Amino acid sequence: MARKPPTKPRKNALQERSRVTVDALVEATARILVREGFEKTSTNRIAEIAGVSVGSLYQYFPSKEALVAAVIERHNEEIMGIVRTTLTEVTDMPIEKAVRRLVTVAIDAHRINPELHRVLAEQIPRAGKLDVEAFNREVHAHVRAYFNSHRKEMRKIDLDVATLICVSTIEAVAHNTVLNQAEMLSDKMVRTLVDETTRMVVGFLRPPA
Amino acid sequence: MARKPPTKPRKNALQERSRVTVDALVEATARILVREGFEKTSTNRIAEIAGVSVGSLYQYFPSKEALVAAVIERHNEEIMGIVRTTLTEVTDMPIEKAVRRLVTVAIDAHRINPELHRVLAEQIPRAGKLDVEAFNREVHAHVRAYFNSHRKEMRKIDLDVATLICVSTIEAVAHNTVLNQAEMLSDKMVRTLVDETTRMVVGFLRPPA
DNA sequence: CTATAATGCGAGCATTCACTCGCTTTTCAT
DNA sequence: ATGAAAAGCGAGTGAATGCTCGCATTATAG
Repeated sequence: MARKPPTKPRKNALQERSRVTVDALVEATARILVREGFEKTSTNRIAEIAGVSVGSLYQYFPSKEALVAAVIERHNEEIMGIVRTTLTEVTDMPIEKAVRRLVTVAIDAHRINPELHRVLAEQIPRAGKLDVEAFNREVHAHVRAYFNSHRKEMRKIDLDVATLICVSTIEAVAHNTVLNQAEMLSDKMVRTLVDETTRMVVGFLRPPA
Repeated sequence: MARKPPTKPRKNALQERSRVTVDALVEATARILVREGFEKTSTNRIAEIAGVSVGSLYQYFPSKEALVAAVIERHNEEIMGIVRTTLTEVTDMPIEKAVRRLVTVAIDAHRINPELHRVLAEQIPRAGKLDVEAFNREVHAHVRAYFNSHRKEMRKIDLDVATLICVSTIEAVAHNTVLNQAEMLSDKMVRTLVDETTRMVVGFLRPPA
């Protein structure tokens, strides 16, 4: 049953209860990151909260960073799932509807777990940099493709510049709305923000009247 | 000569060479943050690079955070200086010119010390949070005031929403341009970005043609 | 039932790091 | 010149933390 030397199972080998252990560890890491901050997130504490020993932790994760990376990946997948779905739904919609939908989704995505998102946003530059860059590239590629296939509705403009500006804008508005304005977010306020952001982006892309 | 009990001079008392020491410490902190990252920034290392002993460090800075905060403050002051000046210059300009100027300045400000800016952007949420919030509030207040006094050039729109969206947008474009697109920044590219961003923001604020 | 592998354990090691304390050197008013 | 205060020094301390290693427990196969 062992196709490898007995020592060094380290990190793979998920058959049954180990799955549970791994999940508990990732979940515990996320919880501690949110509730106690990055500084307090020690491997011993993670193991404690996960109800697992440090030794077991190190059987599946070669380092503390690996754990944080796993949390990042999980969170990113969650968001990317939504974004991907939306971008597909939107393919055949006219610009106005598509942009409105994307702005809404961006805000929703940021609202999934704002605290975790904030902590990760702080820590990502250190760990998981690659994941996030891949994430960004995927979003840019999708949006660029959408713009390309809807060129006729748009004025003449460099697609890369348009993509950079639009993605930056939507991301920033969502980010600032959810993270800075805390919960001063009445539904009405959110609707206004969506309306206005959509108006700005669409007005930017459309040919001048 | 001592207006305080002999012990606990800690942090004030700058008469002559101590100024040099303090400056050297702040400068060293900034350099290490940029060149070796936050993790490697230990008080011992800071003292070493500053050419000063750890003991002296703790005479002027009660903690490591105090040093990082000093760096943040210095950097923020540098940027706020530029932004404040620009916002005054711009007071009587029409929207189009004012926005173009602000976009340009935002990018310039991000280019002052991009590496330091990046590291601080990562670490700021932990330390110096207050400084940065004050910074943001000041910018928002200035922009809002400008919008208010130029209402006639604008369509009817909630000033707070307009301010949030515009500031977020300009900041994000500047940030992504300088930090993500690295030095793929030809002057021409920058000019295009400034043009297009200006166009978007102005189109957003102006009454529909 | 027994042997073997997979999983789990947690005390402890090694290291790093913020910070202290007792002392020396420099400055300067008198 | 002198003495006291200001400035500077840096080995040392104590706590935190990432990670290892030898052993214990559980699951599975024959």
